[in-house]
Amino acid sequence: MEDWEEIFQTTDKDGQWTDKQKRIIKAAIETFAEKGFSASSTNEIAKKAGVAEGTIFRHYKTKKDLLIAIVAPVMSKLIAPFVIRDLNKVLDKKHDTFEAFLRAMVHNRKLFVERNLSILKILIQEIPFHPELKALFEQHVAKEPLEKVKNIILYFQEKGEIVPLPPYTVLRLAFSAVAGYIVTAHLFGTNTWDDEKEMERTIQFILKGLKP
Amino acid sequence: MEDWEEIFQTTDKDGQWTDKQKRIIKAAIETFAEKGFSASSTNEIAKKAGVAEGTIFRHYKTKKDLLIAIVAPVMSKLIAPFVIRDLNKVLDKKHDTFEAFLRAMVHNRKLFVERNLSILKILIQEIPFHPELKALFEQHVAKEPLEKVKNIILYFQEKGEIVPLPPYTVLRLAFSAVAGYIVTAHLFGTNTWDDEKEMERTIQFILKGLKP
Amino acid sequence: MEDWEEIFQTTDKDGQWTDKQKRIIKAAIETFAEKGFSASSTNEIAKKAGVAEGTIFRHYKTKKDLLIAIVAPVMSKLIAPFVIRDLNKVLDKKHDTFEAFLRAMVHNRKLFVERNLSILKILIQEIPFHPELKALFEQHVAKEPLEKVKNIILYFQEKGEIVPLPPYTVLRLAFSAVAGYIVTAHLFGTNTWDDEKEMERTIQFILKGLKP
Amino acid sequence: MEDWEEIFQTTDKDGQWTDKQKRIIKAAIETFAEKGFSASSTNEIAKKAGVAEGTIFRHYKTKKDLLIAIVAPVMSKLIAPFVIRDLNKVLDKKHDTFEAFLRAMVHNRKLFVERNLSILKILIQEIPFHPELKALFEQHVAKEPLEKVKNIILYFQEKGEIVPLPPYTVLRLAFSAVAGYIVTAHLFGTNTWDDEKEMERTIQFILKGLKP
DNA sequence: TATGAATGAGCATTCATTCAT
DNA sequence: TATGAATGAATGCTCATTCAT
Repeated sequence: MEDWEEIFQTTDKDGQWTDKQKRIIKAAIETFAEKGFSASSTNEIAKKAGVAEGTIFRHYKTKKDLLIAIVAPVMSKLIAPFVIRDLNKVLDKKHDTFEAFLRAMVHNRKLFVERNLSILKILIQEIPFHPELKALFEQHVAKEPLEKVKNIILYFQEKGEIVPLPPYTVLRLAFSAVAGYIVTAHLFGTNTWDDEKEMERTIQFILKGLKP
Repeated sequence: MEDWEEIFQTTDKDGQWTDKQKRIIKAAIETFAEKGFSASSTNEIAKKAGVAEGTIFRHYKTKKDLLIAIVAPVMSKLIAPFVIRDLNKVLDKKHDTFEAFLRAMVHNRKLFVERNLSILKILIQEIPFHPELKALFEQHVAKEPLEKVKNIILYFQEKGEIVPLPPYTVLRLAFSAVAGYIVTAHLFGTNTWDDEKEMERTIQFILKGLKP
Repeated sequence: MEDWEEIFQTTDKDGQWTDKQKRIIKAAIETFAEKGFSASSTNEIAKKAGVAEGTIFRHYKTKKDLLIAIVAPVMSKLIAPFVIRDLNKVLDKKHDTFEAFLRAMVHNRKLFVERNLSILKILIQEIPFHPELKALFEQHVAKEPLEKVKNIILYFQEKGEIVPLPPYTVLRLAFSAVAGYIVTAHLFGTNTWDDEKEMERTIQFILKGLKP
Repeated sequence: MEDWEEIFQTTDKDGQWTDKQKRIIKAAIETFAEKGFSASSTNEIAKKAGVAEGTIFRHYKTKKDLLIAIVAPVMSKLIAPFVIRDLNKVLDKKHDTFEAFLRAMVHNRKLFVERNLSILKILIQEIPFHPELKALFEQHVAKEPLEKVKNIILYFQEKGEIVPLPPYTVLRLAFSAVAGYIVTAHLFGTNTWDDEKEMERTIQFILKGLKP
């Protein structure tokens, strides 16, 4: 089950989500993920949600607003582990190693991907075509968090745990390997895929590759 | 300049491409890349190509046929370096090192990506939504070439040059790093990006990470 | 005035026919009758009906659905006089003669044709090209009613009023004469056509031709 | 085999029909008969005929011209038996009875229908929608021949063989019965239809019905 | 004479959006 | 607030016809 399914199960009487709104969001996520934003019709979404077509436009002025309403919350959560608290946690526990940090990250982000698969699919698909989404992404993901990760990497480089390359290069190399692992897990991860081992191999690869 | 631009510049009198066909393909590539397949209208493509809308449908029975006509040739070339000749070249030159092989690959594939950027964008965007494209991909890319790469990796593992992990795992790790490098180069590669150095760092990262 | 004009004049608030629906049906009947189904454009029908083109497709999923919606009700009424009640009426009144029965039929069916002229034109024109219409016709017209007519003819044959030919042959001969009368009346019935006399002559012709 | 098939088999070198023309006519007849004029595309006809689309328009300026070229010759032959020669033949042989005349007519016209089925289908379908066809029909069929038939009927009425109704009424009654016979033969004439007997019954019905 | 590429108006149908109820 | 009928512009696609070759 994905995050949004859980969120929408909790019927909050006084909350901001009415039952119909939930069903619209649910239907839109499913449809956008399956056919892409452009190829999804509001008519189809309305039918799947069991509401009138007009109801969608009462809550979201345009079809694109609906897309943004779906994608924006995930954007914020994309960088959740890099908010100040977590950063400090890492930096404070001076005994933490880069390996421990990497393991935590991989585990955490993999869980996040699994729990937000549909919306992430939509996000990745639609970002190139909607400047609004790109702006949101840069604002939420690319600014602050990147700076924080840079500091973490610098911290471990000072500790001599990883190779003294430019921090963004280190980030790119590590991120590529992790992303490749997660994507592969989702594309071919049905059979003959030993997830535990593959994750371990990926971590070892990064550690070796970044050893000073 | 991209490959297809070069291809379409050669005005071949008796060739299979008429002038109008070329202009249609060119306009379609540009439009699909810019807005995505679904959001591109045949009307717009026709106008951009300077032909009547009916002319598009004389050459390509449906809009999807046009997409496939654009994407299919790139699919074949995706795996070009893995055809038998190249494979043998590598395996025959027994003195070749894994490093040499890796360098050749990175250079070759980066060139390919640069020279087919628009169509690759379209391909990646549209594959999830068109079973025909997925089928073409599996047929051209996923079957034979994968087997060949596996053999190359086994060859270098036997030579003791790289770590004895499962060949597909090695492939994944190396491919992720290279893909990450190419994507980053294209997303942020305008300023403050020293391409030569970043490529070198990526190769060193893979070599270190895969050292036995 | 034709039946459908009367039907659509009654503005039923809670009925199933909205004002726009009526106007669409009316416009479609006129257009189909005048130019044939294939040569009628939905654009023209929409304009004649004073609605947007999209409105037609809200009520009738396809152009063919519109045709069927027009033609189907007439199909049911085609065989109205042969439903069980009427059949029994004839058979019960043992004193009824074949002549009385024939007169009733001719009068009744001529009225029906006159009151459904446009739609019958459409029906006859389009039946050869639409399997759906043919199926409807066989289902509503060709099955039960034919059997009932057969029984009526058998009844009069047993009474010795008409020649003992196979019932379907008797039906064919009588039907041809009546149909020929009605068609002629409508094709040339403007001037020099004494309808009363021609009907009488047709009836006498059938009676004489079928005398035992 | 139908008349036009025979006509087009004779490859006349110096005749007015080239091979391509024949194939166009053949393809058009088949297509028009199957789908109706409006629903037939010149593209489909060209393909079926194995010629280029342009070739059709070299021979027939418009699609409608092609229709007329097909239908017109049949129109002339529709009234063949009523040309002066035949008329005189009947009137001269004073010993001829109305029955002999009727039999000759039924046989002759049935053969004609059988040998021109496709084109007659097209003619009947399209006459209501093309004033040109209606004009041709009135010119060829409705004028002279009708007058001649009237004279023949008057002749037999004077001989006292048939009832002294208005000649056109007599024609209508006889024609309806014959037409009904021919149509029924073609619609249901596959099984349980004894053609010889039904023809005889029809003739007897007419003779009895028209007896003075 | 025959071709078939090219046309652009026209086609049935779908679309996101509006608005009276 | 929610509806769903209505809209008309836009869609992918087909059409009869033209014309350079």
